[in-house]
Amino acid sequence: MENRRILIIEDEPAIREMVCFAMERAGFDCAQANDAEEGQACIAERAPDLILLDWMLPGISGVDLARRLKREELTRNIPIIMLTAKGEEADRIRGLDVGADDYVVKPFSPRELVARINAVLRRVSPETPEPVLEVDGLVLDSVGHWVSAKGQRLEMGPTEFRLLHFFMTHPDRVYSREQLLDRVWGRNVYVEERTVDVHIRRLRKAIEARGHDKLIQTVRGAGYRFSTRG
Amino acid sequence: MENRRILIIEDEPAIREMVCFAMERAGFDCAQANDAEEGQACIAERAPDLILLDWMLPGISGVDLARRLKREELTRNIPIIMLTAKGEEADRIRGLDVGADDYVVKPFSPRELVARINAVLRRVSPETPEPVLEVDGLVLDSVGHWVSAKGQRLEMGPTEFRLLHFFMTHPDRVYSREQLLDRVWGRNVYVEERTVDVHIRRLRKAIEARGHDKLIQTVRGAGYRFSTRG
DNA sequence: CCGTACTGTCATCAAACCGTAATATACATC
DNA sequence: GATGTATATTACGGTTTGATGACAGTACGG
Repeated sequence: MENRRILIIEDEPAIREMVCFAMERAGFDCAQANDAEEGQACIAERAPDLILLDWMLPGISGVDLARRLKREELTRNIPIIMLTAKGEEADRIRGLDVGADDYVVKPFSPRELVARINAVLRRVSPETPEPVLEVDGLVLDSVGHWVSAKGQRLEMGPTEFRLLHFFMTHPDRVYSREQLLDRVWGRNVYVEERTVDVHIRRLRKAIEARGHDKLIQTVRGAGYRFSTRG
Repeated sequence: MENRRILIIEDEPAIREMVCFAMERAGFDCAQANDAEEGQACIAERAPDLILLDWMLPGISGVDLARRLKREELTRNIPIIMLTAKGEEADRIRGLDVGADDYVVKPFSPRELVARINAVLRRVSPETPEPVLEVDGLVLDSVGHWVSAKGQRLEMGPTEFRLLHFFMTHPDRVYSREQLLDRVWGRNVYVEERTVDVHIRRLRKAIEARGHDKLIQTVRGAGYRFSTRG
């Protein structure tokens, strides 16, 4: 499951960093831009799912950029949340008038921002039907957060759940311990490589009730693989 | 059945009183608010069935408030009738544009207002999908505002009621504390995440008499889930 | 004005979970 | 079969997370 991509266009580095940090912690991928031009470049190449746009920007203002984006066919559907400095009523209305989907008044709390982003995204692409993964009778429901095999509920810890989720979405391919750490634990997290062995063990144990532990194969000298083909 | 609750937001006391009087005589419960802020407070705590909203308000204007309410998930479904001073065509269009369900031009007769209110309520209420929710013998009547399990009435606070209502309308799905705050408490309310735990606890306690507390499941590291599957 | 109901926060406790190291086992090569 | 290496398994201490009870502030009705 890919993370949603957020682009923040804001000339104040402090705010940009703060927001970006909050976004990544909330599970979004965050890109930054200094001004409108840079922002447009980012939009063109990364096609963000949502844009946080500062009201005041040097050069082309946020309002102008918003208006421009909403006029373009390609970018019209990308939701925009304006970051406005003061609670000027007229500004807010104008912001919404140019097509922004919501606005947040500075100073704002990271949580409020995240909440608004989620709300806007929810409005734009409502209730995604649940992606239920199934391999050989092993079922993983990422929305309901549970795993079952032929009707029987399987219990496991959060890490094992993520690990299994990763495997089920990336089958038939060997991943080294390092790669697994990178993709399941997350980038800049430092844990011993051998720890992967332990979690593999825990995962196997959790799914062995119906013989699904066979799906996780050890590839000596290379890593692990998830596959139906023995 | 309880009376419908109407909220009038209007800065002119004379009109407010007049309308209120007419409403009560027509069999509605009527609450009053002076401006947008006061109005929002009323909405949050009394959940009116319909809002009469003055076009011009000091501070946050009626238009802006309407737009805001229509953007919030919690308040989106509350019908709004705008009270406009003059029959400016542009205003009417804009008013409906922001999501208002109808408008009335001042000066208006009480009878006309009541007629329009009834019309709007009639139009809106058939859209109410399920007034009474039922899961595994647990019954929640969102209109009557009560909960019962196998005939036994269950007592709980307003927040627990909303929480349960949300859960019953969104089962089999894990929600993080943040999402719950976002969707049950509403946005721009700043509450500690751990507070969710406490209300979960209160809700469980309220419905445990017939073992329904099992329906609310903790998903470690992820949040909570409401589901019959155990 | 006082009692009641409700809410949000905090402190504390128990359980679940995680990472690491130690030990046992499997594998490959000679 | 012996030896060295890679993996499996187990055990354990520390940390995180959730459950729970207590408490103070607030709103409200009487």
